[in-house]
Amino acid sequence: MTTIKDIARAAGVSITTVSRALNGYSDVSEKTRKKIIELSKELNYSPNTLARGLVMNKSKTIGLLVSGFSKESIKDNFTFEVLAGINQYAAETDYDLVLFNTNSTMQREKTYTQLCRERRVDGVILQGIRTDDPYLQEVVESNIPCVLIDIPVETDNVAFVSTDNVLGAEKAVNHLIELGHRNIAMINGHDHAFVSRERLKGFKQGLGAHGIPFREEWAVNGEFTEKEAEKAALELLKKYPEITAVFCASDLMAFGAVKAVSTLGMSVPQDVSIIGYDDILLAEYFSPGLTTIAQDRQMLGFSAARLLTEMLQEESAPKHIVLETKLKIRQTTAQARNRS
Amino acid sequence: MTTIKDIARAAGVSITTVSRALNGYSDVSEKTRKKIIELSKELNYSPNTLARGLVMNKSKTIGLLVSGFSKESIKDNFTFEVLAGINQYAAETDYDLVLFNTNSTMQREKTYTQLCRERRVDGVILQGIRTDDPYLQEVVESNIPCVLIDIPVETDNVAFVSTDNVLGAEKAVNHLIELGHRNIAMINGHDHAFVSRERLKGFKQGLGAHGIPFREEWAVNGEFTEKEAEKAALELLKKYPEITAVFCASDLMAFGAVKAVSTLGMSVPQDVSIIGYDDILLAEYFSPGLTTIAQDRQMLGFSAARLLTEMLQEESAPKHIVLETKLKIRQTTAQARNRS
DNA sequence: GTGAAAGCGCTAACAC
DNA sequence: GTGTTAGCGCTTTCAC
Repeated sequence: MTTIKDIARAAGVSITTVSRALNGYSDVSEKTRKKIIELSKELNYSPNTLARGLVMNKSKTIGLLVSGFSKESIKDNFTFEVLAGINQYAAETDYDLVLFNTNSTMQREKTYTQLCRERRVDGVILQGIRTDDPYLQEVVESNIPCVLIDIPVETDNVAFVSTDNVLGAEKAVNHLIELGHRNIAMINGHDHAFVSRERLKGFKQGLGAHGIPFREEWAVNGEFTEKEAEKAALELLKKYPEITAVFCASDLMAFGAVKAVSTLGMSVPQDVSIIGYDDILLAEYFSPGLTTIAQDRQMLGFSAARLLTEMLQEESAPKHIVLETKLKIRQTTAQARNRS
Repeated sequence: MTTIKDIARAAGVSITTVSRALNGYSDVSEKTRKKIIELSKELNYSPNTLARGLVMNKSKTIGLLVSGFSKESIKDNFTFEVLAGINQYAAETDYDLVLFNTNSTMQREKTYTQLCRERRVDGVILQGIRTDDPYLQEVVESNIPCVLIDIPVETDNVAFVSTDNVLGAEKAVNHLIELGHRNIAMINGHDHAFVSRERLKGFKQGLGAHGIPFREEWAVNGEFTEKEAEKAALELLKKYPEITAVFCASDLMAFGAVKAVSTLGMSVPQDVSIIGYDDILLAEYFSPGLTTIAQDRQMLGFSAARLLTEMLQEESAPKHIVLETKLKIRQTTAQARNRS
C-alpha cells in the first residue's frame, strides 16, 4: 500500500513536502505540487486516516448511539429515518459514521465514554435513549461533543434537537375540540421519555385553552407499544363511556386504540375519534387512514448532524433546534357524537 | 487522556509489559498483571484504536456500502432490516460498523477501494448495488474481503449471501397455478438486478414444470417502483384480458399492480390475483393483505456479517450462503376465474 | 518475566 | 519553498 514515503521517494522530495502538497498548503511550489498530485494518482495512493487521526487527535468520524434496531422499531421506522437524515448530511461533509450499538449485553459492559474514546470519534449523536438511561448521565459528564435527539440537555459540549412536542400535542387536541369533542382521553408513552412529558403538557394546555378540565384518570401510559395501548384503551373506553376521542402519543399506540374500539363493537371515527403522533408510513396505509401529528424524522437526523458538525468547527454554534410538526387529517377523526 | 505510558509510569514497569498485560499475553506475572489492570481502571484508561490499528494494520471495523437511504427505500425498509441484522451480529463481536454512502455526488468521486483503504476497514458488506455499478468491478479487483448481498460473485476475497430467488419465484408461480391460473404475467424489476434475473428464471421454471408456455410479452419490467409497475400492469391487463394473475418481483410493485386492477374497474383477487415478493411490513397492513414470498432480510444482514468475520479469521471460510423463502398467503390471490 | 528500541504513516514545529 | 526532526499511542522483535 502506497504511503507518502513512496511518493516522496518517487518525486525526490521530503515527506513533509508531500504532506503539505496533498493537504493543499500554500507554501509549496506549483510545480512540485503538480508532480506530487500526479504521482499520488499514479501510485494509487490513499491517505491512512488512522495515522492522520493519531497525530491530529481527531478522526473525522461521528459516533452513532442508537437504540432502535429491534423488531418493534422496524415497524415505526423512526430510527432508520433519523439515520437516513444523519447520513444525508454526513454525505456532504467529510465525516464518516460509526455505528455503536447499545442493545447488546456485551456492549453494555463498555461505558458510553469508553465507546467513544476508543474509536476517537469527534462527536456523537444519541437517539432513542430514555431519560433514565445511565448513558445519559455520562454524556453530560464527559466532554465529548454530543447532540441528543429528543432529550433537552444543553451544556458546553452537548446540544439537542427535537420537535415541538408541546405544540404538536396541542394541535392534536385542538383538532379534536374543533370537531366538537369535549371528553378526550390520552394514551401516553412512559414517564421516562421526554417527549411523553411534553406531549402531556401540550395536551393539558390544549384542553385548558378551551376551558375543558384535565382529568387525571383519563391520561394513561401505553409504553409506546401497540399492545399496551390497546389494553389501556380498552379499559378506558369501557370504564368511561363518555369518552369520544383519544389522543395517542404515537401512531403505533393509535393502532392499538383503534383495535380496542372495534373490539368493543364500535367504530372509528363514527363512535370514537383517534388521533396519533409521528405520521409513520403505516399511518397512511392503515385502514382507516390515521389522523396524526407528523414530525419530520429525517430532518431530525439531518439537523442533528449539522448541529454537531457546527459544534465541532466553532465554539459559538447554536445549541438547540426545535422543528415544527404538522397535523395530518385522515379518516380516524370525525365530528363528535354522543356515544353513551 | 490516559495512555499505556501513564500506566507504565504509575506501575513502575515498561510500556511493553503494560501492553502485554492488557492484551492477555501469558508471559506476564500474575502480580504485575493484576496491578496493571487495576491501575488502568483507576486511571480510566481506554485503548486508542487508531494507534493500535496503525501498527497492526487492521482496524476492527467493517465498512458498509449501502445504497438505500432514499425516500423509496424507507418504504420497503429493506436496507434498514439488513442493517439491523448486520448490527445484531456485529454486536456480538468486537467489530464496529462504518457507514459509507454511495448515493452522494461527492462520494462518487472516491472509488470503492479508496473509501475502504482510507478508513482501513478490515472488510466490507455491499448491499443494494446494481450489477452494472462500477463499484462492483472494483470489488472483484481489489483484495479487500467483501461480502455481497444478493449479487453472486465469488472469488478469493469476495463472498455473497442471498435468498433462493429462483425457488422463491417458483413458489409464487406454483401457488397461482394451484389456484387454477394458467394465464400468468410477471412484472419484474430491471435487467441490472441479479434478483430480477433469478426470479424470471424461477417464473419460467414454474410455468414449464406445469407445461405452461412462457410468453415473452407477458413479462415486463417495473423498475422496482410502484408507479412504473402500475403503468406496466395497466397496459398488460388492458391488452391481454385473458391474464388472470400477476406475479410481481417486489411488494411495492404489487401495490402498483393492485391499483391498476382497480383502475380498470376490476377487483383483486376476484378478477385478478396478485402476488408480490419480499413480504415488507406494508404487505400485511395493505388492504387487501398482500400474498407474497417472504424473505428474511434481517437474516440476510446477519449472515453477511457472520460470513465476513469468518473470512477475516480463517482462510477456509465458506464462500456463500443461500437463505430460504416462504410463501405467505393473504388476500390478493384466489381461485382463477375467467375474466375475458 | 521484563525492557529497550524500532516503527506503523502521518503532521507540525522549527530550521534553513 | 523545502527538509529535519520529533512524536502521536501502540505492538512487536530481540535481548537479557
